Amino acid sequence: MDPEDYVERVLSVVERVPRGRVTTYGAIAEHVADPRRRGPRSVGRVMSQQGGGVPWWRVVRADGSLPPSHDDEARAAYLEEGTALRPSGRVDMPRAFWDPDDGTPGP
DNA sequence: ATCCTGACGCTAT
DNA sequence: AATAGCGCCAGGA
Repeated sequence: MDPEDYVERVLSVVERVPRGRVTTYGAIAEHVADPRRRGPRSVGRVMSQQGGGVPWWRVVRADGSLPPSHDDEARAAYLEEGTALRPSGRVDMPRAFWDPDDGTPGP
């Protein structure tokens, strides 16, 4: 599989995340399930370098922590689209988490 | 090949 | 809640 395809798959998953919901690096990694590039860190790298064209704020860490280096913009986006937040400022994962596999049923 | 780095994840303090 | 340690994998020097 070409590296380019991997990037496109990751980005396409992010684009499917519904408004007001979020998913995680780990969930994307599992959904893509590339035999060569495994792990959430690879997804994180893709987002850092080419996540500018997709709703990157809908991708958070597993515990609901906001995406680093852009947490202010992310928070503004959450308020704007009504994403469930906790008093702590993190995303309310039980309510806002969106699993890529639930939204994209396979063959 | 080796070393360092990092938009991760999990467990233990 | 915040920090630290370890495992993990890919990239760049």
